[in-house]
Amino acid sequence: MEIQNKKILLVEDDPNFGTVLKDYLSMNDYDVVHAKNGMEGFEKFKKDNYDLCILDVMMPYKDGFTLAKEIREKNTEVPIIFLTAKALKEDVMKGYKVGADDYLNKPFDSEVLLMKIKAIMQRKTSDSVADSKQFEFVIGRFSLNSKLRFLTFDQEEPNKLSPKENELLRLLALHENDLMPRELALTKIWRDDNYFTSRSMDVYIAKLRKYLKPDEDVEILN
Amino acid sequence: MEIQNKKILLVEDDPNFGTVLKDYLSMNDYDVVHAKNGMEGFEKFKKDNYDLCILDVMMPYKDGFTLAKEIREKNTEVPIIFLTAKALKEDVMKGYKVGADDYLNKPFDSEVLLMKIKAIMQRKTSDSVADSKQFEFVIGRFSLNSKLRFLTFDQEEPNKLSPKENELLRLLALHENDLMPRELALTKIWRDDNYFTSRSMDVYIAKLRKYLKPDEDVEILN
DNA sequence: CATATTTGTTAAGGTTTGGTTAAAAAGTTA
DNA sequence: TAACTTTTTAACCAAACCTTAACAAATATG
Repeated sequence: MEIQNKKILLVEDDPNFGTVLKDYLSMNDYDVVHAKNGMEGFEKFKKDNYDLCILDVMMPYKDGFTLAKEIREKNTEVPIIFLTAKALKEDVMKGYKVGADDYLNKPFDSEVLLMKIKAIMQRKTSDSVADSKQFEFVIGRFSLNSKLRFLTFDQEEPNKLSPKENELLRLLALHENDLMPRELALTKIWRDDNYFTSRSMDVYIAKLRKYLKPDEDVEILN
Repeated sequence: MEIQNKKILLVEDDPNFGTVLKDYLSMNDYDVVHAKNGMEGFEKFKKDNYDLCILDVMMPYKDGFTLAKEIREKNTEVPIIFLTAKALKEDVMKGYKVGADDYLNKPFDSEVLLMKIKAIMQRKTSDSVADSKQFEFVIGRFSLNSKLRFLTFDQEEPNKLSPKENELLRLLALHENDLMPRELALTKIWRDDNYFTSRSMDVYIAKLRKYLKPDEDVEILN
């Protein structure tokens, strides 16, 4: 069973450190968006819904506190973690006043950060009713709810898809009227690309075609 | 309007430090109960409801982590802050695994502690305000009072649920007509996701289904 | 055109997962 | 401590799922 990855907004002006941190978090199954400064950070924040913000405090133009304040005006719920080199008491206080959830001094241990993130995420039920946009698709006269794994034709009884069927159809729907390279689909869903997984995918394509047969305007082409 | 002071359980074996800290917190309008060791701490915890626990890590007989684990078994919600002289990475990790909300190294600034407490309390109250409305559920012809752990069918005698049964049914009711991913339920209620907790949950699902059988319009689907 | 390669389809396994029941273990209460 | 409740562990079974194999059809290649 698959769960949507948590989205993290990382705002860090140091390109090296930022990239490394982003990669590290990505490796641990978070979707990370990296902004290089406060302005960019706020723009990105407005454009999407995040489960967590990690903000560097000392940045040019717009520091982390100011950014946090702006974020809080938009959203009083999203957890915020500050990163900072200086450990001045006033700063820590300022951070908590702005509504920080945690405060880390650089250099810090990456595993510790990971634990903190986990702790915070768990706290927040974070069932922020993630955008149904990501889960609902319309495919011709069908509609797919890839969360419930329901495929509905017109107003009929929904078909319950198996996890693999669902994932594959979702991936295809995401690229509707577009080409989805075989290898890409394989590595995305099967996490491997060899003769057998490839055949297995063909089997699923066949299954999906069977499901979709009622509407002859919908086709999965090679 | 009168507001009840927040109750803090402070477990600290150093009598001097403990007393000073207790007085400081009391001065700031918290009701503080001071336990001198882990055993006493757990006894006091069971006898009352606290809004926050502050635990020293290094204590004779029973250290802060062990105590935290026991507390978590009783109560998965109450925030925990660890105090410790050593800042070993493994310890910090251990703390967060047990479900810590924060971690402070001695010596620390008392104002900073105060800010952290405020931040944590704020988080919790905003969460639990939403929660408090959600003790009563209607599930088909049943009604669940998850505070009293009563499950009532029509006007019959209520069934008293066990704590786990109650938590699980409440979580499911909260997501009525929606999907509750297995892993999420497990980490929420069992705080762990492995083979055995998973099987244990299945057992509870079975129990709940048995309770809910009288109304055939109510179902727990996989 | 003949043959190799890829793709489509179906059915037969083997594995994994989930439902259920019962018993053991742990925790509670009197 | 004994009686009782709650939770975990174990075992068994059934259903769902995924892979594999086998063969047919289509497409590519020499």
